[in-house]
Amino acid sequence: MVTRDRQRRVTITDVAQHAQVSTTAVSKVLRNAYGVSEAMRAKVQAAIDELGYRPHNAARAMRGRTFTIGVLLPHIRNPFFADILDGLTEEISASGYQAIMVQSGGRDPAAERRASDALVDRQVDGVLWVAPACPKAQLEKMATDTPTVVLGRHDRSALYDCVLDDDEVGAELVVEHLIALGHRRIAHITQKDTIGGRSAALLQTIRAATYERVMTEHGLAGHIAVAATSYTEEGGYEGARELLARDPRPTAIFAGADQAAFGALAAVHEAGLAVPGDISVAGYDNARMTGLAHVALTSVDQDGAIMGKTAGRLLLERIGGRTSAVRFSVTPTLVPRRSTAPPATR
Amino acid sequence: MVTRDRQRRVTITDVAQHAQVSTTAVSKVLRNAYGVSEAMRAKVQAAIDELGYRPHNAARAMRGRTFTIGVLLPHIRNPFFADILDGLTEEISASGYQAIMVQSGGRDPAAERRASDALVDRQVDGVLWVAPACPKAQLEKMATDTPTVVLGRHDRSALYDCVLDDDEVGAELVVEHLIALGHRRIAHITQKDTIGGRSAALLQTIRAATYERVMTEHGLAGHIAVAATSYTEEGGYEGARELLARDPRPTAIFAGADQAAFGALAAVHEAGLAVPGDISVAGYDNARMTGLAHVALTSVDQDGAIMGKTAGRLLLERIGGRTSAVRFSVTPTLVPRRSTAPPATR
DNA sequence: GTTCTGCTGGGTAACGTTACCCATCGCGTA
DNA sequence: TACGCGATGGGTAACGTTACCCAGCAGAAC
Repeated sequence: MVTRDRQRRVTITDVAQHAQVSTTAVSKVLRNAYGVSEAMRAKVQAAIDELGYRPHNAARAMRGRTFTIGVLLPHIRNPFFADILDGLTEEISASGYQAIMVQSGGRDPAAERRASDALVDRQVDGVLWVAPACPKAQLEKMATDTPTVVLGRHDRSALYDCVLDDDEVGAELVVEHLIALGHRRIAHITQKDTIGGRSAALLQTIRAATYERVMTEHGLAGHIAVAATSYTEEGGYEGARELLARDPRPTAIFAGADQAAFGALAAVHEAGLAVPGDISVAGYDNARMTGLAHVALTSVDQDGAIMGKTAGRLLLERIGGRTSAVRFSVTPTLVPRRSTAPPATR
Repeated sequence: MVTRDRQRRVTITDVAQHAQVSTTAVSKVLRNAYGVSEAMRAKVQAAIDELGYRPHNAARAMRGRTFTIGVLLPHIRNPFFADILDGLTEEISASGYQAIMVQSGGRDPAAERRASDALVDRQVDGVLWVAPACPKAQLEKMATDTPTVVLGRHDRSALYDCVLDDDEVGAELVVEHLIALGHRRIAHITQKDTIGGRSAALLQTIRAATYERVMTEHGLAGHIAVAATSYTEEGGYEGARELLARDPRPTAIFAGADQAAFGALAAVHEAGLAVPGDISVAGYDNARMTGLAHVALTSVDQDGAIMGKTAGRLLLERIGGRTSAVRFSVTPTLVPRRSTAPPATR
């Protein structure tokens, strides 16, 4: 360990001496605690500003809260996560909270556990867990220790809050849209589950199941074709290659996420096919700015900023003492763009 | 503040009692400190495993290190940052370190300062600052308190390490490529600086200056056209719209970053122009999987994973005690793809 | 005048860990 | 035999903050 000659930092004691009051008084001002006169508050605040005092987070963590919210993201390659984060940041910043992110490693259970442990060890006041892939028991364990909001899972729990979009509605919108355009051979790219068995709580499971249900309802059960890869560009690419190799090949692909749709577009292009001339492609998420993409991908919009903002609010409420569980669901909408059109041959 | 009935967590004292040794001994084992026999180590390790002990990070922060590395990212919308993060994570995970990310807010100086303060307050052992937009003095202030590696800036400092790619080479590759294809009206999209004046340390400045230099060297000074927006999809879109409105309009656009190139493609498409038929577009960064994108964007590759990995190594070295400053530069390569071609009219 | 009440402010003991120092022990050497 | 020394293990005082409790005081109620 290096002994850095960093000058001793300003502590609450320095502030107290400078303002001629007790450390307790300063602490109370900092925490907006009860029992402080206006005069006291002003005096202490002046000393704080004068000395440039900033609370020492680690010391706070030993006794009180850290004013830190931990965000677990599978990875940072999906701009939809950025929307969520922006919403969260907007909501919590006014309350002096700071968000720190940790990559949970997508679909590797060990990495996910390490990441969630890391946040607990760092004593965050609350956790926003985006698209967890672990068993529900692990979520509940986290929730007993730390106020928790789960984003993008459908299981219900009394221990944490849920923020999600109605994936059944969203998936239905896409499939109905493609059917209305005249497509019959509609394929789907989904994400392989890592939890044993197919968990009905995972959004990818719901999107896939809804796809199958709607196809069946329209008498298209025979045309159901699913590639189970992952919600990444890579996964979309491989999934589409697999689907395009079938005979007859699909006239439309519904990718469970925009990132996968982008990968699928690459595969379609590589196969010498035109979008939407030869094949239609639709995605899910519609992150901000995605509409800008030259492709103009048809997608399902599930306002990530609102979801993030809501998650932030729920988290603050939970930190504030709420113990009842809340479930917040947004209703997604279809955003048809140029990547979908009627099939060439009927 | 809620009093959660979380069961008391396992502390070093519990481990010590269980193993019938002193807390000091346990601490030594945990830190791999000098003066511990093999037998002691085994005994303590057994107790740790048995009780499922995990060090309390905040308590560590009060005395020693936190085994945490803070990563400052402008935002998480650029997959190139994901490459960097993956490289870093790979390098540091074996040493028991954990990376936490904070959004520095791109080009808002106040937000950037808040983010960097947040990491210092949280007592991280080291900081990787990606593409900082603040004055050098602020970087050096950070570096005096905390071991620091700066990625993507060209100023030299004795206080922190630098990881960067040779942006001059990279930009030259693109412009020469476009000229070799026969283009003369080549435009550039850059990012507006937020620091007062044009800082030669910023990569966007170097890319832009190199563009102008190469154009001039080829007698094309009269065709120089720069749109100063930002390295985002939005910025690329607006920049391209601005450039396309000029008369005569450019036959090629060199966007300083892939994200901006994607936005530019949208604008080009919107204007009813074909790529590369009517206009060529090239970017910079070449994040993993970007090659998959249906567009097949010509770009400059600057292996982000290697840069992140190196940054991690340098950080660990600095934490270990190195005080001399290191500068690591990768040489970028051109990856020509389908978005660039000879201009239609000569 | 006495008691009660509500409001302010302060004293102090933790929180879990580590750096520093000291005690002990066994062994080799003068 | 006495001494010195390296190796090992432990005691303890911080680190900066907050929760809990108590003291003092002014004003109201009796």
